[in-house]
Amino acid sequence: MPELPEVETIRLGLSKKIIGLKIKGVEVIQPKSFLGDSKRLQGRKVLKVWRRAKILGVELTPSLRAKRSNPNSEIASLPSAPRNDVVLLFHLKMTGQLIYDNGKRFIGGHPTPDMLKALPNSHTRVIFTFSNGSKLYFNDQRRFGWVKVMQSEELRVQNLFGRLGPEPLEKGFTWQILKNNLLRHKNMPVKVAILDQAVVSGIGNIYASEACFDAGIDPRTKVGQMIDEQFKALHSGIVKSLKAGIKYGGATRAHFVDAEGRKGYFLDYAYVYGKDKKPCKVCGSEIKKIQLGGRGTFFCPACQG
DNA sequence: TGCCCCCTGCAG
DNA sequence: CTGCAGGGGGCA
Repeated sequence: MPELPEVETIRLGLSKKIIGLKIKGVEVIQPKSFLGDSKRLQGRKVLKVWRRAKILGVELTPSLRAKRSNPNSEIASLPSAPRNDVVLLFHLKMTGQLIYDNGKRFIGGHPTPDMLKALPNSHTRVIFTFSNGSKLYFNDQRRFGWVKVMQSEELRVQNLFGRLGPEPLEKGFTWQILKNNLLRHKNMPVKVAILDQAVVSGIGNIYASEACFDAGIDPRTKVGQMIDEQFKALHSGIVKSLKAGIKYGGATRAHFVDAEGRKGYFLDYAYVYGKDKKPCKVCGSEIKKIQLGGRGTFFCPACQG
């Protein structure tokens, strides 16, 4: 599902629900979806839910007892042995879902067909149970996504985030940085280039088309041919589209639901994605769909010249 | 820098 | 049946 706004939508929802809860058990239904040792999560409390690019992190309390597997090791004998901290990571890839269920999912809302779907279902890969009896379901039809248990030290060593470009909604993301990073791909169509997570992190196929539309740039434009005005417009288009995505609760094409199982409505707002053959909301011309870098790309030939 | 692949399921 | 789907790693 999930591009930055969808993952952020889940993060916002999950933060409200699971912070302070203690993990009682983890049921791994699909071992391929789970990396690391699920037993290490037992008894830990949720401290924080964060996001980097399209990765969601759940920070957990350190274990009180130090590792005892090797009591004679140098580390174990140190007075301040590294705390056995653990972080739970999620990547939802194309069809992942993270749905929290405390038995009250439908209260106060209008249940959608998705919400009414019983959990667990045939796409449920992992189930987390908290000590208050509530559950968190990781569903993933295509099984591209993963759940991973890591220590922050492993995280550092593996440099999982080392190749990621700037967070587009944070202060350090300027049009000049966008330009510099994009210029590593002078020959690439700009829409394909902004999908490179090293250029800017969090953009996916929906928001790439939308950002180009907002900037008035033809998605086929080679990065090397762009002028500063266009880099500025694209920067603004990226920020604007992503913020709109969060505002509308994410984009639901087929699978995306938030932490409570609700769809997102960004695609009602969207100008071009999925609007193939429909009139442009701005000028009335017909929206076109083409393939770029192997992926569907939508644009208005009149507005994006 | 462009393919193929990981998978499942739905629309045409 | 074929093609396509919010991602991205690995390979020539």
